[in-house]
Amino acid sequence: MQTPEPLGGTRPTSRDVARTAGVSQATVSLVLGDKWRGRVSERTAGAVRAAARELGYRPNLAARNLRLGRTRTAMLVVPALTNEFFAHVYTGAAAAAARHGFGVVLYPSPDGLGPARDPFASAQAALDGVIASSMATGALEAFRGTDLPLVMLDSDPAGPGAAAHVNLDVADGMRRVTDHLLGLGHRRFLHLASAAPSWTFDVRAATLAHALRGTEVRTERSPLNVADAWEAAGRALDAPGPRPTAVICDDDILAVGVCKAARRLGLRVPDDLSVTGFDDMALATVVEPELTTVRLPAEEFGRRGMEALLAVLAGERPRPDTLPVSLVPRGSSGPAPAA
Amino acid sequence: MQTPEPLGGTRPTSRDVARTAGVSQATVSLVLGDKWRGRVSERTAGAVRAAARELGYRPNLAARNLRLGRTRTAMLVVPALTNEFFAHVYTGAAAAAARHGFGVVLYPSPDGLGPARDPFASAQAALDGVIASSMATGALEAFRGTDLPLVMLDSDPAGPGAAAHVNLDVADGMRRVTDHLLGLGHRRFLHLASAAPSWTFDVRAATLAHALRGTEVRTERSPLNVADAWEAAGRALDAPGPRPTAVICDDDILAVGVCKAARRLGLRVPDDLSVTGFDDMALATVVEPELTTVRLPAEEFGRRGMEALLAVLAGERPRPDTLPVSLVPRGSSGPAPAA
DNA sequence: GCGCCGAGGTTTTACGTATAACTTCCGTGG
DNA sequence: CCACGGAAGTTATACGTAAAACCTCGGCGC
Repeated sequence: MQTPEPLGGTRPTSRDVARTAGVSQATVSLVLGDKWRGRVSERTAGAVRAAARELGYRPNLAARNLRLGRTRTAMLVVPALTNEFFAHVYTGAAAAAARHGFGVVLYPSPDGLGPARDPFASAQAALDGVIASSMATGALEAFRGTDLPLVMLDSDPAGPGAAAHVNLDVADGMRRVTDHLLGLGHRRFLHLASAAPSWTFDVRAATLAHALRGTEVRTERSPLNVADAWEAAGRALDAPGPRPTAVICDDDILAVGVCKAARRLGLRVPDDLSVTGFDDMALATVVEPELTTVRLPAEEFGRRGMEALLAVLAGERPRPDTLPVSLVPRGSSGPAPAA
Repeated sequence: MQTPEPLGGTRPTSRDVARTAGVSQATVSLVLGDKWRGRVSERTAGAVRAAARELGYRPNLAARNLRLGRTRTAMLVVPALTNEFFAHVYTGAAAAAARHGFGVVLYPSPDGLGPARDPFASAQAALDGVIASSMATGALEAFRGTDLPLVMLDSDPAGPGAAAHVNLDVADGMRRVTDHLLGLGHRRFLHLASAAPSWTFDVRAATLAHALRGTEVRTERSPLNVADAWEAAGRALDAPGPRPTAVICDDDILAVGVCKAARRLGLRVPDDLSVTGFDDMALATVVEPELTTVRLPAEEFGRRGMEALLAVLAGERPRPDTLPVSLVPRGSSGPAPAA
């Protein structure tokens, strides 16, 4: 009643462990840090471990981080949490990190694909490095004035400021999509692009434009969610003039919106309209017919990103790397309807 | 070449700022900590701030946390990142935290809905508290031996170990679903439940059993992903005996799987089969027809969880709270087919 | 018999910050 | 003219850990 002692009192420190084990604090640190090969006797080490267990000792991470000058923690910055893709990137990064005793903190950039404001004010954890995935052009700004090593995923390898780059071969992915559709006889296209400015989407657009030169291509932009994509696609498909026979989307989410719009307009997929996605998330197999899409190795992507960061922290300078992607043909794409 | 000075040299400390500003380190701390009301002159404060800006000074969080004994960081433990629901919970929690100068770290429990192994080994950030959302029964174990305040979301309010509870009124949600379907004349049900053991799902099952007593109810279990749900639903709907006319699902994801299975079996939704979901995520409006489902106030949920944690940290003992939910009737439920 | 070495510790220090306790200086009321 | 108090700082200390530097003692080669 007098001193409430909030929740179980105060935590035991290494000094407490030392006292109950009858040794000095330094010995505790050596034993618990596994650096006692020939410095501490077997029985003393046992006594220390027993005391630690008895007291329920847990090292104070803040103190350790302060002493060591590193935290063994990385931050993964992602533009959105509602996009399943980033969940897989995180999984891969976290797995790779764990193998090296690292933890990964997830920081969803609050502005969607916009610049990350002040990631360090929000994610208060001290960090060894940052992995930024598919951030918007200019999101880098938030990291200026910082000496934290930065690994960029899916961003311009020629861009400044990053210690390492890992990319997906989205250009190849887009080429596979256009080859596929051209082979099916399509000549009038709608490109439903992401409204967020980002290098990865710029590459897709440029590749598409080059691969489809000589055909008819319209472009519409939409934020990465079903409702907006639905509306944007409805607008574009209902426009005057000859209707596109194929819609190429920058993301599965957009493609799902297109499928909804097509249904609303009475267009059958793929008989009247072919639709392709990008990412090959679970969402791609939810719609009927299932989406033809580009499979991205998301977990591998996260893993490589983390490995690149670890390499940077080890003083290396990893080469920019590009991961292969593949086309997954499914029911949403078919021969162009007879003119 | 001699000393590579890895990345821009070493970070400036408050002592460096003090030196360039011509004051003591204590003054820097006072000024930058905004505790200089009548202790430091206006000009000195200005000089300190200028020096800090010039050097690009950022306080060392590890040192601050060590000194203050708190981190202003909370960890949100979630069972899965691929479930959009938790993205919204995070958003709400992070927003509430930010208003109090707190950061939120996201920790996806690696075992799906299973127990979180050692969250502190993985999420290396020092923490003030933990919010665990919809964790499996027994996941609490990982937090024993710890004095960290724990707020449980969607878990047994009578269970031990938590400093506070915030729940969703899932029982009411399930009752609204059963009322809705009974009113439409349904008498043969399939309950597609989550395979993960969790209080929230137990409540749904118990409520359903009570509300549907006297009718025919079969139960099937599936992990929370479309592919498994598809298979489980296919199995159950293809079983011998009279087919259920309505499938009640514990989650929108499961319901989407059911819709796929129904299509595969040639059953039309809702004419031959009514399907209901739970959560009202974006996914619910992706399928055709859109899902009748229960809307959960996910962001509010996260917000309240964070506020409860902040209250606990302030020494209060917040009352367990339960948030209302609502039924969203859409196209996937209709009158029971004529016997 | 002496020096040396290694095993098994201990003492000490540093990490960067926040703040309690102390100092100095000046203006002022009695 | 002196004590006093407030303004504007400074000095000193503590947070808990890791590790460098130091100590002690017994055994052993020469």
